[in-house]
Amino acid sequence: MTDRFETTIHDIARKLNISASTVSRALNNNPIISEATRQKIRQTAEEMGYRPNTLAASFRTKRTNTIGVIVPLINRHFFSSVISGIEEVAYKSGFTVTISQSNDQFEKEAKIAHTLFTNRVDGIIISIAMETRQFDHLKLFSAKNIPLVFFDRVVDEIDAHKIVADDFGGAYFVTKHLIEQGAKQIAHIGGPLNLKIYENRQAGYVKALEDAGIKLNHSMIINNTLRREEGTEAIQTLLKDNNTIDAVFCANDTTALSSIIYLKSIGKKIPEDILVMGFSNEPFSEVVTPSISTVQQPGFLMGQKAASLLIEQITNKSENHEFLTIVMPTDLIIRESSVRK
Amino acid sequence: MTDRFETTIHDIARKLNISASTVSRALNNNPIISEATRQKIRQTAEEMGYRPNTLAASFRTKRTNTIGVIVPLINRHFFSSVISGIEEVAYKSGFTVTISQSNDQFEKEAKIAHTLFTNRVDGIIISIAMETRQFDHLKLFSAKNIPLVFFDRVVDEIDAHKIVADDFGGAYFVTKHLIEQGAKQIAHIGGPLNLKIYENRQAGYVKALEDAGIKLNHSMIINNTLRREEGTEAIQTLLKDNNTIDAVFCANDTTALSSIIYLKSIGKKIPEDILVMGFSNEPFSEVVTPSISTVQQPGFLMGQKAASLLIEQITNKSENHEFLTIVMPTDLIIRESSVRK
DNA sequence: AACATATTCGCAATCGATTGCATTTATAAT
DNA sequence: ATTATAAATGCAATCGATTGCGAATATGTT
Repeated sequence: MTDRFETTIHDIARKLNISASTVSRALNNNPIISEATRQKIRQTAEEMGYRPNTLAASFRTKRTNTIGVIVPLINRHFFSSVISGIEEVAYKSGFTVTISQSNDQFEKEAKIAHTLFTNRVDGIIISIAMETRQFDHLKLFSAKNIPLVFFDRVVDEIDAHKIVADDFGGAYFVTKHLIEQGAKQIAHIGGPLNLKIYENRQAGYVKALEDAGIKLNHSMIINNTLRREEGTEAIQTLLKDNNTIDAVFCANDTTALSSIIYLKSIGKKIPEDILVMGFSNEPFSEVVTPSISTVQQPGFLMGQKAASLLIEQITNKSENHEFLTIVMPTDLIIRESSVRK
Repeated sequence: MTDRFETTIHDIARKLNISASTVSRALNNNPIISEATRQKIRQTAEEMGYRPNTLAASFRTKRTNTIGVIVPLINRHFFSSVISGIEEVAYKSGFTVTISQSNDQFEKEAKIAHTLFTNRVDGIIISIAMETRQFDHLKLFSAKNIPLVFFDRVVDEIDAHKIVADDFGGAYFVTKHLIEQGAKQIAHIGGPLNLKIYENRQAGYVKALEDAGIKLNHSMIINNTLRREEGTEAIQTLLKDNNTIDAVFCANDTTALSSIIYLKSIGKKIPEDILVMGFSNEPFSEVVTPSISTVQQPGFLMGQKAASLLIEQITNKSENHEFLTIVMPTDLIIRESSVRK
């Protein structure tokens, strides 16, 4: 038994002997409607089980009250924190959030972007895929004046608000910490340099070495896509090329983990023989043995900030063309893997 | 410079001196339109940069081609696997997926459900929140004949397709394995019993004990919401009440982890002194020390199955009222924490 | 009481695509 | 050539809410 019948504002209007316009305005809390009629309308709407037809409204107003979020993987702690931050702010402002993951693939990202676009989201928040090096699918939005906010993995050549963590600073302090622990030969397993975040982490590493008067050795830097297996390969290569390494700074925790596992497997002790640090503070980092020192990014805050900037743009479609790049502070989390005993 | 102008099917029609109906049909590959005109229309649509107005179409057809997914937390490995499975199937069939998380809160879940409902999703896939004990927000969908598929945490009193993992079997084999390892006093840290999955896991545990002729000791079962801190409390209580425990089966990996951490902290050795097993195979379980034996659920497959059942219902809005409950097999993953040395 | 002003409310067009039915055009059969 | 049939296209209503503008009503002022 299904009642397929949907009551519309016209039904309410008819019942109350008023016009649909008034019903519409009352339901939208338009102050032009008197309190008395508003009450009456609200009540009978309730009684009649009225549910606004969002589609009709969106169609008419060209606003969907929806914001699209594209992340590489919802499964990463950092990204899901950001998403929670976004949701919090968005829901509070009456926006619906639709989340999609690119799986770090360009194709998928482009397809999602097109879908969101034709579905007329009011704005999007995105952290681009590792593979993405070309941005026509995002320029779509700028072209149609649809607000877009980048976070974490941002794109230089597109003008938009950008929320990033202080990757440079985080990496700088990681490296500085390792140096303070007595490390002299610090290797770096970095990410793909087309992504600014990895470029910055690497730059922070380089700068810290420089400030400490340690000469940079390019054979101690390996860049890959920071997956588990690649971390294992990287640490092997590093050791082969340079077996005096006494510390490794990995651009993410996954790589730090696989390095640790490999190092343990060949009999090296962490942190006694080699110090290891990661980046991003994945949940496992706290609980593995040894626990992994890392850098905490304020994901939730970044998400909140991204959402509020986006919503600000959506609501005041003002001419305010000053795009901000907000750098959020990171925290060094010192655990067992980096403290010399 | 933004071009706010959107070309519609009417623009195309005018340019080609045909009717909008024909354009609409051609663009939808309606076979009633001749190949020649279809080609012509497609081409000028392309040239004019036509983008269909999904909102208008959805409004008219009352189909949004969107399916809503509600999970407790996108951050859990199991759930994100399911989501990936859903996405795969959905995208292939031209559906958009919108994901939301309830954070295991009833309020949030209800709010999301209402939002999805008024946004006229074509169907929803849900695993309910721990807190959820009342289902009016879901009955909404049945009432309006909107297909709904449950997975993992299903609801008995609502008729719908249900995809679950073999929790009973998984738990049974966990317990059997522990018994085979020589355990005699096997404790259980279970989840809230309003959720069928935890009831089933507990039932599997009980049955395995029974089959092995081991008498059930109710003081060796503790139910909570399986969070980290609660695991710690639970294992403390268990030990206090019964310090001859030689194995613990935890209904999730988080609790298994915190048990292990606590046990290690008081000088117990895992697995030598106490065997520990979890459930769900979180990523950390493989990498902690000792690595945690657990049960692997086929998340991706469950997601695929859920999505295809849902889409089937959406497209053939047939009368096929036989609702399936599909039980997917689980795999025992034996690691260090449960193998007596 | 008459007029000015402010409050409320209704009319009717509109958004863009879809679709049942009618109409025109092409093809086949006699 | 004529009629019957099939194929291709057009007409026009429709979905439900929004909103600019004008009309009606209420309130205030002298």
